[in-house]
Amino acid sequence: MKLTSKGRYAVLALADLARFDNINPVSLRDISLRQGISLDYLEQIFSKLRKKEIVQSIRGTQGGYILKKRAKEIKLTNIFDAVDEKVKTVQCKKESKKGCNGKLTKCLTHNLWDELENHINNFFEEKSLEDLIKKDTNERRI
Amino acid sequence: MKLTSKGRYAVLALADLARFDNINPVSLRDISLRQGISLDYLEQIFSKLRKKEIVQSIRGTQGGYILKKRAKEIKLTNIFDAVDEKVKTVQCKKESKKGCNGKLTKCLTHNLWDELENHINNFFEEKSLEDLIKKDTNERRI
DNA sequence: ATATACTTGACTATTTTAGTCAGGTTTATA
DNA sequence: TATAAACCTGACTAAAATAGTCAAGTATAT
Repeated sequence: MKLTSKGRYAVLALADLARFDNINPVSLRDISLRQGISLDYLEQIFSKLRKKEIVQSIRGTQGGYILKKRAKEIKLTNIFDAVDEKVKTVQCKKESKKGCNGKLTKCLTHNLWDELENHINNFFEEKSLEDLIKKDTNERRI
Repeated sequence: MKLTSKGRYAVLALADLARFDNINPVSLRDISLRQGISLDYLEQIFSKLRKKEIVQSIRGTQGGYILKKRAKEIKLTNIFDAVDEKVKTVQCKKESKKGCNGKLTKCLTHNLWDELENHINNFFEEKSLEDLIKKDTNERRI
């Protein structure tokens, strides 16, 4: 069970973006340099974030990206959703025949996976981008 | 972010095992048939479970497996640990150079992933095999 | 004009997953 | 003691997912 780096990068890049957001648009080039993420990969990720209206692009020289909503309103769940990072524990939903239909034991673990999925999703729904930045500020080193 | 089927199968198979455990050893063949998991794959999984002393094998005709501890004492975390299903969110721990060392923004998400990891692990540490079976009994259909 | 920066889609090497396969060993029971 | 049921182990592999790269643009501030 692991997070893919696409999801991790998305959160990381947005956190970076959120810190500079008030001043100017942030270029992907800068994020790429600061966070060590390939520019091409960032473009893929931001394309998705833009489609889901999490960020807004500003073209041309001195262009870049800004947040489209306030950091407080961007939950981690929105970010993961945008880049197709899904929390997926059960498989039996799609396979209708081999699934847990009628089988007691399978249904029993099915409940467990659902519960786990909710548990994780709750975590993501509670946390906003702002929470991340706040936390960081508290811990900032000089 | 997803669970691998090795982890899912391990839990499923143990739940199956736990229900028949009091009477006789349960053969992998039976579990394989009941749960639709390949026998060869089950053997791989049970080999690991045995090494971690979660189950005990009984050889020979009419042999099979029994739980080595009480269902109450087997937590999901033990099971996942046995089959190498790890909850892994952060990557920066092993890469010492590209990691979050000195970088504020990385450290900030690092905290997040740690928090998430704990959140999930807590869930696994709370649930025991017994919880699963109990739940099932409550929902048993006639 | 032109450099900077976004935009898109196709492509690919690597890794992980989810098993299979082959060839054992052990032991209850007839 | 023969034998079949059941465990045991390690090597192998096809398929899928991941983590990007590459190429060829378009838009716009200066």
